[in-house]
Amino acid sequence: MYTIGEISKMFNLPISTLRYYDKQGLFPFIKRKSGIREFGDQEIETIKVIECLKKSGLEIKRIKIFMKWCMEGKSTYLKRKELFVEQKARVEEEIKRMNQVLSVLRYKCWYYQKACELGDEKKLKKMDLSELPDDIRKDYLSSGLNSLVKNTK
Amino acid sequence: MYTIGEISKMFNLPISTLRYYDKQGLFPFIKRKSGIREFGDQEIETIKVIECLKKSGLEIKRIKIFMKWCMEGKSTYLKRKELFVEQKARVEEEIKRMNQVLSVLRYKCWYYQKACELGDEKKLKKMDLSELPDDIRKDYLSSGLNSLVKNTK
DNA sequence: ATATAGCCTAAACCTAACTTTAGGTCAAGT
DNA sequence: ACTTGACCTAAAGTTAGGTTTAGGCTATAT
Repeated sequence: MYTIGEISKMFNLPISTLRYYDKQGLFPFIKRKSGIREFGDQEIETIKVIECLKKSGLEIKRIKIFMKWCMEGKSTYLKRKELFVEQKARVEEEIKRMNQVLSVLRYKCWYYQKACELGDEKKLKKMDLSELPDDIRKDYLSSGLNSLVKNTK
Repeated sequence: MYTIGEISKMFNLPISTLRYYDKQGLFPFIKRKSGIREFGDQEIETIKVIECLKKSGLEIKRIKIFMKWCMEGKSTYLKRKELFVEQKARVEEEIKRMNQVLSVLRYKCWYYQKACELGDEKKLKKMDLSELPDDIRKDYLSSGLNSLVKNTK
């Protein structure tokens, strides 16, 4: 059993955050000894799940719902699975998006690197696609920077 | 030249958001005709950069600083490059983190899938690492779920 | 002529996820 | 005896990034 201060150090989360989570109902099983919270394996496991779901973009409110399902036992396995499947899809999408952003950033890094070297971006601005280095052209093309964002056909 | 309404549709951004960006100083070059904003190629390019920097996790305040640099001309090429390099590193980190989260989620999907099949998670809970399918074991091991999060050695 | 649509502003409002503040309990060390 | 440190609560405050509201102007279609 751990105190809130120990858990705070263990997970590098402020004490106030842990209390906030508790207040939001994220530790439905937590015990207290004369008012003081006792974090056990259960709660440590819960914090790991919270961290994961938070990073996957789930709001506290919905994490609370998940915790409620955990309290309801076997009957909610399917719901819980579906939540994880949903979040998995979400994170996969997010990673795709991030890779696109990365293409833009790589292109921009190259662009300003060149601008520094040349001392002027004028030549750079009127550069044709075919003049770009192969990898940078690839980034540029997959970045969406060339096309109009919404192809309002 | 485009009106704010046209740009809103083009980028699928609320008009209020575009006005908010303008108010924050994100369109330093924008012209007006009898009070009405005229978005040109300059601004379209700017919106693409804003979107990219926002998705990379940069705050509006710092995007504004970047726009100021753009107005200052050649002397700020290096600063601008450094910003993009920094954001690139940030996004690369974020993608790593997301892949870890994905490992946890894949493990959890498998776990609850099994729980659904077995109707009970008790056997699942006391399962040894060696009993997991190879890919799931890999996810489990790279998820950090097994170790204490802060190895406070 | 009048209604509708699209533009404008300033200022108030909103939401999530915390954090801070103010005030209080309790056990251990000096 | 008293100070320190770790715990507690309720409630107010904070921040970013918008959104909504209220009121007003102007051009075109009916």
